[in-house]
Amino acid sequence: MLCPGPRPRNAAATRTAILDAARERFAAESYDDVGMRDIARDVGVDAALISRYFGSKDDLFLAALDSCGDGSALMSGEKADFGRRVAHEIVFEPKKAEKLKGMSIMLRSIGSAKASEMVQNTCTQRFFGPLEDWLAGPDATVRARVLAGFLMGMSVSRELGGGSFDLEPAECERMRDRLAPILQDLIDG
Amino acid sequence: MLCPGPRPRNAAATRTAILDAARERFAAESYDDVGMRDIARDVGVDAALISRYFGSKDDLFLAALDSCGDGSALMSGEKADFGRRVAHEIVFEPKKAEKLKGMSIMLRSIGSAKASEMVQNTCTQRFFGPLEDWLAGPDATVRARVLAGFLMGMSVSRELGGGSFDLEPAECERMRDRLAPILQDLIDG
DNA sequence: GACGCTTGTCAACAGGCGTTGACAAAGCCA
DNA sequence: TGGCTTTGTCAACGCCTGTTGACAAGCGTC
Repeated sequence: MLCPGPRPRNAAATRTAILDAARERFAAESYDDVGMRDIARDVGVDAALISRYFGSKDDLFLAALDSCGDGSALMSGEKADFGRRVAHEIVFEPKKAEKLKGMSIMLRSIGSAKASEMVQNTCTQRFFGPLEDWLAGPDATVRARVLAGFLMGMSVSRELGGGSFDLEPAECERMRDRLAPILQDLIDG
Repeated sequence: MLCPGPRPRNAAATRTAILDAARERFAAESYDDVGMRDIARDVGVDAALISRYFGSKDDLFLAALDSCGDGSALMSGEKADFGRRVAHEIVFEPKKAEKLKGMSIMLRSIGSAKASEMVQNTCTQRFFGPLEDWLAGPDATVRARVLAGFLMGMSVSRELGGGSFDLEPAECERMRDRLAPILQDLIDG
């Protein structure tokens, strides 16, 4: 919603507006495909202002990634219920993935040479690490990796298939019931 | 291995050399990060020649993707053995993934706006489709998607973790034995 | 040898990128 | 009112990209 006329002078509001726009953009397109001018247009501001507020594009990308929090939303709730919950919410209702926006950003840009290092570091610190701690037990590291890989793989698979699985409800339930114990087994160790 | 002096005049050899170099590059870097001049330097040729032989960068990318064949290498061998074989080879010995170079190329560039459509089409036709036919049985479509997603997710997870799982042999075996029946269950329907 | 086709090189173009520094306008304070 | 800082805009820079057309050299054929 761009309003005509000059933008009101409010540095704090403008800064967070830029950050919000960047988060949305980077979750939808790769680091390389997102231009400073694109984000600026979303906010209704000149691209030069972004450089002034955030420094470089890298800094803005990191700030956007940071603003998504860690993966703790994924690990909230009952551990015993995890398999079923994740199988349902993440795999078959990706629209609820708002809480996983950070994962979307990482997945979008993991292929980009300019962003991959930032993505790797962030992923290790805020996703793999907490997940590993949460899982605990034997082989926690590799179980965390496999679990995270599964979630990301479903996301990629959905993307490659054209945006959704297009499942009928009955099919969805069958698949959920099949996947839930698999995931739960990885949780329980 | 670049030799000094002018390149011998051999159109066919030069063409396949370009195609080979492109395949390697696109398997290691994203569409956006691979430049025509990079590939040209690998071959020891001028970038303009690539345009002449293959048309546009898109055409070269598609040719590289095409030259990888379909996923039939993945689906060769005994079906009853699939779970254990894949769990071992793909998940824990990624160096053997030569036969899955096409998958690497797709994964690298799925995030790029310029390449995503080409990747999606190729993936559906040469990976999801054959896999679905091979699996057959009830819910074949979604089983194929989940299975493919799992394989890709392991690849992404390895990438994000810094290139390898760094597992000890014993750990590797435990994980293989745990994953094999999961994969096999998706195969058998 | 001279022609003509093929194979490869070179320089340049147009377009896009992130970033910078100069400038304008708004608001605050004396 | 006159200055000063903050907030935002604008034009431009240097760099890199894919692609093009002109040019050079190799090679077979007459």
